[in-house]
Amino acid sequence: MSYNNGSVSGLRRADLARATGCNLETIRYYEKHGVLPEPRRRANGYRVYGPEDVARLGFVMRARELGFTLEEIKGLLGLVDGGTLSCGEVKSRAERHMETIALKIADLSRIHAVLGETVADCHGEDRPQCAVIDALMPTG
Amino acid sequence: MSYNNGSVSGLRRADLARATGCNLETIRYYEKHGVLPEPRRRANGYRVYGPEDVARLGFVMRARELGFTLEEIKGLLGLVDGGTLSCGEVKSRAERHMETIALKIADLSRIHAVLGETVADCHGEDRPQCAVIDALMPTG
DNA sequence: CCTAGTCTCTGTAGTTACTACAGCCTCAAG
DNA sequence: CTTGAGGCTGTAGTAACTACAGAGACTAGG
Repeated sequence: MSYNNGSVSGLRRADLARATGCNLETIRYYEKHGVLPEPRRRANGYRVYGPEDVARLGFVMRARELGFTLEEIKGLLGLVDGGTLSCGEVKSRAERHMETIALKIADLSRIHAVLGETVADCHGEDRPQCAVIDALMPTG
Repeated sequence: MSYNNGSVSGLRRADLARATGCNLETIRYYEKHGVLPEPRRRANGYRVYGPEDVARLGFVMRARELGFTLEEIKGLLGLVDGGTLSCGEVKSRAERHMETIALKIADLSRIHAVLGETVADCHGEDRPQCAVIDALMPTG
């Protein structure tokens, strides 16, 4: 069926898409917006990817699912990308990200707990009104 | 300065925005797209909100920050909104949401741990290449 | 009472992050 | 050497906001 799965000379765009579950066009979008580096090209102009691109794109997709913006993700990737950042900058950025991540974890844990209660309470007809919402109250 | 902070007859749109930190226009957007219910209106057409709207909008905003789509959020809100869902539906929906939330928590915990290591390692010039990315590897 | 300033309303247009499509090129198999 | 899957580009459409324009409502100050 397929005339080349890329195993010899690297992955093509569709291979990268399949390997990560990413949409084909999104790869091009990420390249254009500096999230993925511009890949090598074959003589015919086809993009060539390697396993490091699979890892990087997988990271980007998960981070997006976790609510990070592309700019935030570029910041995170900047921690590993070039040697352009000083050690102190890396440290302070990492610490800032750790704070926001800890908050996200706390919020998710609250929703998880309340949903657990909802499930547990769900043998009768009544269910706790607004408990899910209360889980994420600003003062909660 | 302000001619009415809404304390007597309920909150106006700007009050709700201030109370939640939400953008003024986003409130109208959520109303239009069924995330917030259509509010009561005063004789002059002004929208009137109550504390339950503050709670609901706060929930929506946090859930958005956590990477839930508006459709997913509407699903979560459906667990508390009407009596249109059967107990079994509420239970299975809640369980499905719990799974995705547990995955999000696991991912965030991995990033958090790796950033912690990055900070700890950050007294020298070297730093672990790609450790942040590896934290969210599909097989990680 | 009039005006200035602030708030509200509506609809529409712009932004971010995709996602899909159109039109053309490349390649391997039959 | 045609056919069909896959690649390339640019452009257009969608989701979730965000901002703006134009008009009306209201309150305080003169």
